[in-house]
Amino acid sequence: MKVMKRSSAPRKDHYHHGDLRNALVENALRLVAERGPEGFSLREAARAVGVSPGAAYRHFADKAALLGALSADGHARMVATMEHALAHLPEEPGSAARAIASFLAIGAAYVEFAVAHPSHFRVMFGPCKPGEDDLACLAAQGRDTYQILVDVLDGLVATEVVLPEARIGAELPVWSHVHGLASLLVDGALTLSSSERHDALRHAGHVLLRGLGCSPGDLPAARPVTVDPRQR
Amino acid sequence: MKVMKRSSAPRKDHYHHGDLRNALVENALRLVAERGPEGFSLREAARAVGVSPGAAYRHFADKAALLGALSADGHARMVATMEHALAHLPEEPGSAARAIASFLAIGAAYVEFAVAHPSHFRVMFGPCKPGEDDLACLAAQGRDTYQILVDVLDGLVATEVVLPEARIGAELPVWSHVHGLASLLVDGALTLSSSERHDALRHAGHVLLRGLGCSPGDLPAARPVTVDPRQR
DNA sequence: ACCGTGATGTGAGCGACGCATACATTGCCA
DNA sequence: TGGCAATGTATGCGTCGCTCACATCACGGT
Repeated sequence: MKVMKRSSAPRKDHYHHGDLRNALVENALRLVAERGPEGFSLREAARAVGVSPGAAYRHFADKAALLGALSADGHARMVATMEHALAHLPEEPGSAARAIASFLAIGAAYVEFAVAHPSHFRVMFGPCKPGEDDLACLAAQGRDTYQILVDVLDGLVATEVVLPEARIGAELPVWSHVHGLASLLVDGALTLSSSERHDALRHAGHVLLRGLGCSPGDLPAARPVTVDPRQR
Repeated sequence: MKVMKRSSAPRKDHYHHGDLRNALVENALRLVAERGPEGFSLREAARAVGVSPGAAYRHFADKAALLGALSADGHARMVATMEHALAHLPEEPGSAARAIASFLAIGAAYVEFAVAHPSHFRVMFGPCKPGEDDLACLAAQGRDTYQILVDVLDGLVATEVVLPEARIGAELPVWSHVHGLASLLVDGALTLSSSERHDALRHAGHVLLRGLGCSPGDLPAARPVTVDPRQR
């Protein structure tokens, strides 16, 4: 009664998967990207890996924990995108110009990441009901991208693009703006073409820098974008 | 076999409810506020009204349609909040000061509404998969609040707080910022006390107005807010 | 006054879901 | 080599969204 193996094609060679946790995250990533975070089901992810639904609960306390892993992965990818953007800046003449370019680049990276991976973005920033101990983990997730923003703003002060007194509390308006634009685009309240996004980000960067005390002469040209909400 | 009525207390006097649609919306509103948009179920709403689950489908094509009704209701409440804020502005000396106060007031109304009704806000701006014909309806939802923003910005130009050339495309950065702050607060990525929100909004309004070319002398004092993301 | 027709609500049911439990299989280490 | 902890399976419970056949009611035309 042991020789009933050898049945159909996709025979399981190992009872144990070997790396089920990563396989689940990987497939969940794909499924969430396809069906969105709402339509995603833990059972389907397990099915995709060819494993019983219950097996997933050996690696994740519940569905929220799996999504939490996706969120962490997303934040990691986002900092990578932003750092890549910073590392591949076109050469700029002065250090002030470079600081401004960095400022614009990380903002663009933020919303382009959101537009390119909307479901992932929603999982990262969607409602989180962490189970007490994941709080530290969750807090750590946003820290890296936030630190990049802090550094870039410090760079604007160091190159004397903005004054030290204007620097205080500058993170919040900048982050809010970029996150708001990303959210509106991801949730479909607003639709912008790629070039419109580019213009909107440059214009907004212009406005924010001027608001932080940067003199207009230092700023790149920016074309404003006029929109209607939910236009079709 | 007709006299088996008169049983327990909540005896149904009418087979037909009379105004089931509104009753469903009303209870759904309450349930969404309690359990959040994710944990909300159409069945529970029907149960709350004391009606069979299938009855709801006589009035809403599916769960998304019910949430769509909630969304419309939310947008109506939001414009009411904003208009109320505009109508109850403290008296300001000059028309310019009043225009600036209006600008700050609608921003504050936007995020305070979001903070006060986070679930409702999520339903309003969450992912929408409208069924083709609801598109016009959906487009109309945001229009009123957007029009208020347009009028307030026009007011800033009329009172010469901002120059006409800076007015072009000013809606997007302003809306983005205010929506971003609201989203971060609602989704728990950021936690601010009531007074911190007040300061943050004033400071951000300051930055935006300066970015739009308003001279600093015209601006109210604004205390910046420094934060850490997901702090505990 | 009546009846039929359309609107509205009921009840049962289908498939899928999240999650819990008992059991089977395996790698690993003493 | 034997036993144990880790890992995966099978099964089941309660709920959900949604559908369908049927019951009940309101109302208007004759």
